[in-house]
Amino acid sequence: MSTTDPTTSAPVRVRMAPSPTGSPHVGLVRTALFNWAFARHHGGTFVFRIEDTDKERSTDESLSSIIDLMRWLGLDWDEGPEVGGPHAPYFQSERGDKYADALARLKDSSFTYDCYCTTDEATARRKAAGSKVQGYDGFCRELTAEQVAAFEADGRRPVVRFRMPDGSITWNDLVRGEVSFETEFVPDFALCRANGDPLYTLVNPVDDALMEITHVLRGEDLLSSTPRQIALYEALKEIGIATATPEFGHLPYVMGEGNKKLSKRDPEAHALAYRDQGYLPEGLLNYLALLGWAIAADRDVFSLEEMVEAFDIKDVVANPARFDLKKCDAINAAHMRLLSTDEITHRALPFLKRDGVVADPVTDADAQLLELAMPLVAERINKLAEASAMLGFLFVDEDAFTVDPEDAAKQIGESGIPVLQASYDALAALPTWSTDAIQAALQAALVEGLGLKPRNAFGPVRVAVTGKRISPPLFESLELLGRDRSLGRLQRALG
RNA sequence: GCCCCCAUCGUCUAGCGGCCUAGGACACCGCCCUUUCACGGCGGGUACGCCGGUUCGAAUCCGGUUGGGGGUGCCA
Repeated sequence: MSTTDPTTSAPVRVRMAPSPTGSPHVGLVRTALFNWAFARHHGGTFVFRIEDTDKERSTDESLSSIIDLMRWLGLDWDEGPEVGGPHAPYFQSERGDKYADALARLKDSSFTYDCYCTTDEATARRKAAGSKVQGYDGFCRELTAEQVAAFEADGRRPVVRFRMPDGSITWNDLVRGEVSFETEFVPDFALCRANGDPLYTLVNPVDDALMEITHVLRGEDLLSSTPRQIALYEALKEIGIATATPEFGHLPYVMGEGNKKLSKRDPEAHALAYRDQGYLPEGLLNYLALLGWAIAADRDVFSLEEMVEAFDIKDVVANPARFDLKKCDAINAAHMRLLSTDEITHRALPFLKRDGVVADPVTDADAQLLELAMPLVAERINKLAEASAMLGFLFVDEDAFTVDPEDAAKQIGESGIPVLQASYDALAALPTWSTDAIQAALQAALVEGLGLKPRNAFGPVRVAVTGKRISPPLFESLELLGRDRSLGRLQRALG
């Protein structure tokens, strides 16, 4: 089976075709990203199609999650939900007529046959025959009219099966090279249910053909369904539905802990959770791109634009990759550091609102304070949502201010009281309330006065005033907090 | 069981027959910077699964083996 060269053939058209079942998985994001990058690199078209043929499992909630996710990530599609396109509709649940037509034409040309067997019957026959091969045995391939009548009289309704050809099916996988299956191991498969509902096996290739998809980049889990799709494609070409067989590329799995596929049970599998925790889309995408692809030998932080520029599906490796949350965090942090303080402020604002740090809409006073405070925290947070914990103490009302009990226990004990008292005295006497003056005063009172090491000196003050052991720089924080509130909190800590 | 895929540091990878006493990143361990945290700097350990073959020469090519993964549905 010859393949075409992606660099010289017709314009690239790729697709991502998720089933809206459950919460979207990071593996889906990786697949979407590679398809998107491939399309953009080649100036092609990225099609977004919803595979909702399984009515039992598809949900609207899942669908809107997937769309939200794609919007958040900035992986824009040229055809699909909300944007339409020349091959609309892009929901398989609305394309029943096309599948019915394809099925009828396939039947007319004898590429299929009606099968009345139950799964149990087929399995029993395989077992009795001592066959090594699993799956359907082709029993109904050559049924006589009498046999059909008997089954029908028995009340049986047939599924439609595709007649797999003899021989072998080989294709040049874009990421794995030549892959070959003997068709004796690829049983005749069902194209639709006995009730007439079309199945993935039919619908997916038919839509790819109708939508003129040129390259199918998908998960490795679909590798073994490729020979039957290629066989179906041959039939679709003969009946005029397909013009060419697409190229296939099977992306490696994204694995979880141990040696299993990252499953929905793993918390790090849920893609939208990254948005909610304040990861940057460019950070998550960058990390996911690293799972199977490298932009250069000595570099792993890059922008989407750079990825588009450099992406080549042939550089994708075939081995499964373990998802490493720590590295994901590190890559995200690297992208955070690439942003200006203003940009981080802008992006963190929804989180500050969500967490009740600032009101929505933001008051002028809060906006001003935020502008002064954000430079202090922008460089020390690795996810946007962390801004809330860092900044909360500045915005909270005095009567709602609380000190973390654990941190208080560690920093403010018997030994902390004199420190706080000395701090209070020094700060209360300060003529000007500025970072420099505060630093000088505390330095003099605690380090020189009490003979403390800096880390022991400022710890209790930090906890008393910010409520936590971890905070923005102390002296700046005190300045922003203001004299009254700072002294008030010190007093409170003193009991 | 059968079919298919995969195989370099703990993890993600670079490597496409000599530039490899195997490079980068994350993680880890020291040290430095330091008011916490984060950042930054310096240094360190750790990998070509195994056995054959091809070759003057193999992490790179071939075969086998072992190990891992996936598939084997009227799911996708």
